[in-house]
Amino acid sequence: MKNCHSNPKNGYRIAPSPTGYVHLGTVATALVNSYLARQNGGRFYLRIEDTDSKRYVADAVAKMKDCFKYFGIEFAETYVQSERAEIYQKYAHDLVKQGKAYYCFCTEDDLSQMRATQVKNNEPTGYYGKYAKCRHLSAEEVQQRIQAGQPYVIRANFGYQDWGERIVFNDAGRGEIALLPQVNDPIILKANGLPPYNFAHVIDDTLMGTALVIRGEEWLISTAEHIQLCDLLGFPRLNYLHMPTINIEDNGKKRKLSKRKDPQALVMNLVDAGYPREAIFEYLLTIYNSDFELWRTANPSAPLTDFEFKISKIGTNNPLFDLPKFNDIAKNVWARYDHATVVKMFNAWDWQKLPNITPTIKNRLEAMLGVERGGERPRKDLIKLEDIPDLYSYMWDEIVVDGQDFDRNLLSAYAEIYDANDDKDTWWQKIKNMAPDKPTLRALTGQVRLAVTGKTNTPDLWAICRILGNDVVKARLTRW
RNA sequence: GGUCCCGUGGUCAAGAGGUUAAGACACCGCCCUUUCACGGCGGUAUCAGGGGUUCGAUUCCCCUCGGGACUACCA
Repeated sequence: MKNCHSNPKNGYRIAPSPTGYVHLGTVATALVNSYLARQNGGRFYLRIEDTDSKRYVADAVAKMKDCFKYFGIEFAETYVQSERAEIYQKYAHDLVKQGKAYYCFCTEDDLSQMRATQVKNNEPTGYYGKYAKCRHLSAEEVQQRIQAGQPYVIRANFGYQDWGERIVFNDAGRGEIALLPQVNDPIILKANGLPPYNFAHVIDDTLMGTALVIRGEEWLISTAEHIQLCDLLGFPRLNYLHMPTINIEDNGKKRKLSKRKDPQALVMNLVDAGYPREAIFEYLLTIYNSDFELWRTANPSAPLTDFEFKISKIGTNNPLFDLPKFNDIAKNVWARYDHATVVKMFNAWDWQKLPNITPTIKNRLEAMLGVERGGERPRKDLIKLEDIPDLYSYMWDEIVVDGQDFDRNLLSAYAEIYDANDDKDTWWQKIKNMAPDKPTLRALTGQVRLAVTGKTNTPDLWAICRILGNDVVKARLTRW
């Protein structure tokens, strides 16, 4: 375990809980943090929040780390909360000694009964006032119960009287926020000896020297409690930035991206589909920094790290995940890569899952990925690698062309003169010789395109035919 | 129910007390083009509603409405 007492307050961090794969929002937070750490000369670290034993998912930490690694997200330090139990326990017991916290022996049944009473009486639910039964237990009784082996938790003793008092703080993104204080006595150490989020967050971010706690908007309200805990511990207050959460429209309603319902919520699904990771970064950046698109337009090929991230441009609305927009960004990202890069990415991707893929087909596809690539105005038809069977279906041997009337004579005449070794000029010259004016030329190229590819819309025909080779092209031209 | 956040085109949004209210995606049209694209140009469409303050409000204030979040021994 690292000695974190000496950490300067220049840390930026992400603090995911290991419940499976990495959420898009986590990558977004990582992105923002890494920009700020880089720009401010701070440390960027990872903290695994695994204090919930019920939520334990095998391998989750390893999977998460793989995912971060895949995205090129690197951490200066890694902390695991379950390994820091003693630290939290020490602080919790210190608070007890000072009378700022107390042992609570209430069972789950006690608590749900309490809640039921409160609901019935139309009172706020929670552990406060007369309902805070364990707040005034005598030292002897506490001793007895502990010795009798009764399970217990430790609760902070807030004991608020004035419910109207406000906790005011300055959110880096939203400005001054005035919240009602937490009047419940929150649990700071669970029966399993680990702290819940609230306590762990305050201890860790203080000890680890977090310059700015960047987290989702869903934490905004509970910041009051976190500040109260800070005060109780005698720590200086932390700085906060609450980010908008990415939503999705479902039946006309907005809701958070859901791991189960929305594949795009899990970043690895996007990667598996064959989106470039840079596209994911760029999309996140357009969502979380309104400057980004203008910057990208002005600097079409600059590396992402050149972009200056501004907190003031984060925005306060919860954006909707917009697939067409994301796809457009992906197209532009692909269009920036050269052939070698795309082939490399294709090979790094799980291309084996493409249907009926043979070495020949794979070679053709790799060649295809270079067509109309590079130059001033590259083609922009590739969104994600998963689309390849659809996009380049004609690279496979079985192609479907339905219900078309072909001019067989024309096609076989063309088959006679076609030669895959022709350079592009010769190729065009031959076509123009057969079809001297525009309408006939359109008819010819249209027929050839359709006969060879089964599509009316493809990249450069000459290049496609060359990849396919004489035999395949001629067979397709004359099979009608 | 309570508390908090948010509300500019279909989506992401810039903006600011006086603007022809940027830009991107999507959609439509035109142009370019030796095929298909890329690209270029243009178009449709927005300040939630009601009160204030002000010479003037989309911008500031209040209310309403709408959306979202939180209200666990989950994070």
